[in-house]
Amino acid sequence: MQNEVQSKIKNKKLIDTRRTELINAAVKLFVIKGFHETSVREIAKESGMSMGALYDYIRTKNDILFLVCDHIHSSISTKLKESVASNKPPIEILKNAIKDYFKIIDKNQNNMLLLYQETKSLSKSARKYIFKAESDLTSIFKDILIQCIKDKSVSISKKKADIVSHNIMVAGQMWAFRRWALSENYTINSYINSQTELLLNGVK
Amino acid sequence: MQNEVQSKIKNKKLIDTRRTELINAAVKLFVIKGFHETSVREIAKESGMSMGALYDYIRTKNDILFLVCDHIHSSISTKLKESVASNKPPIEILKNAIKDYFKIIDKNQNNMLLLYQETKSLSKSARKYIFKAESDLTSIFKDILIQCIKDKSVSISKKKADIVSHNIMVAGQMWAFRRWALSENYTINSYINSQTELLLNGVK
DNA sequence: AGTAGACGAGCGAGCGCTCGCTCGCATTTA
DNA sequence: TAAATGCGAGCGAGCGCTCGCTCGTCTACT
Repeated sequence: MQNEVQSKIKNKKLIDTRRTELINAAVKLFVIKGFHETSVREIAKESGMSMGALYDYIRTKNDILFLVCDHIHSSISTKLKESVASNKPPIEILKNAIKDYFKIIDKNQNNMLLLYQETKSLSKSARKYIFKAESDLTSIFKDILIQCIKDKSVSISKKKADIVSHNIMVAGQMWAFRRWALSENYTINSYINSQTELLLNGVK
Repeated sequence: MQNEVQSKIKNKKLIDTRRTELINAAVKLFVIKGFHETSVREIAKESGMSMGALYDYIRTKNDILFLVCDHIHSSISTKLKESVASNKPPIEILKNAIKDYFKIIDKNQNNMLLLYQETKSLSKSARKYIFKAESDLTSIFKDILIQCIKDKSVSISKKKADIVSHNIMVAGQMWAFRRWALSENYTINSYINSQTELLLNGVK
């Protein structure tokens, strides 16, 4: 929640709109230059705000990073949650969720890179907050997996559902992080097919 | 190779020893504070060198980061290569290589985090160099997999050997990156067992 | 309706400070 | 004694952040 970051401004609506401008400007610059190499002056300029005004809406430069990370995470999260709802058999829901998640990552790869590369620069509490959000995302897959276990379309222990859900998350993120190697041999579609196959059947 | 970084000093042995001191000091500080939050003065102090002397052995602060990343990567690489040599059946070599790789990561998790979180701050050419090293590591697993395909202990296409080798690398790195979630339910040994199982047989 | 006062948002020059890096001299080595 | 190495004070650029101020708008009182 943006509300975790304090502001001198009283008008809540105004906070929302100004911060959105701020986030958009910051995302744009962070994607190109990274957090540390971007100065607050640049963010102010890009967002069309003055230095003073900018600092009326946040307290520190790190607040901007938090807003950015939170924004990216929640937009991914929203998109995935939308796509999961369905009343097909759980194994189909699983396959679909994987496909949709991977496609979301493919479309937002710059933001994904930004999110996972800069999280470490957040304060301890902010990092914890993002980890919590990441956990929530992961358990979307875990919940579907547990449905699959119940109707016996997958045969693993419940404990393994946990690790498998992480594997799915990471396989998706891998498409962003190891693109320098993967894009030689794979398109996003062939990647999705291969990874789904491997996840279900393994290599044996 | 360290030789990619220029130095004013002529005596090559001296370069080696001084840079080793430098790398050790830098790793220690980077692990604690990260690259950007560590100043060159701190590195000089920790390594027992003066600012001037330090800058006789490197040209820029980023050179230090490159030396550090290269050092970490090649030490991991050396350890893995040592452990792979064996004349067991390839499927056993594969399982063993996974186990050893994961254990190496477990023992060096701080360095792993450092490596993968700061690579993005390297110059383009330095990053390319590290990616090449990462490729070489990955193809250790790929080569073993191809042996397994040949003797039919695994049944996937050669193309998939590529993606599977990346999956193994990433599953290992995951143990460092997602420890905040995984360590609740897993020890390194149970993690290795579960991941090996999943890799071979999938979830179905 | 007209004036006065309060308020909150916007502003940007500039503060204090740290940073990466240099350079000229001192010391050691061969 | 000449070359190689060690040194650290100092430089200037650039950083995050502040603070005293302006200005338009809303409210209250006459």
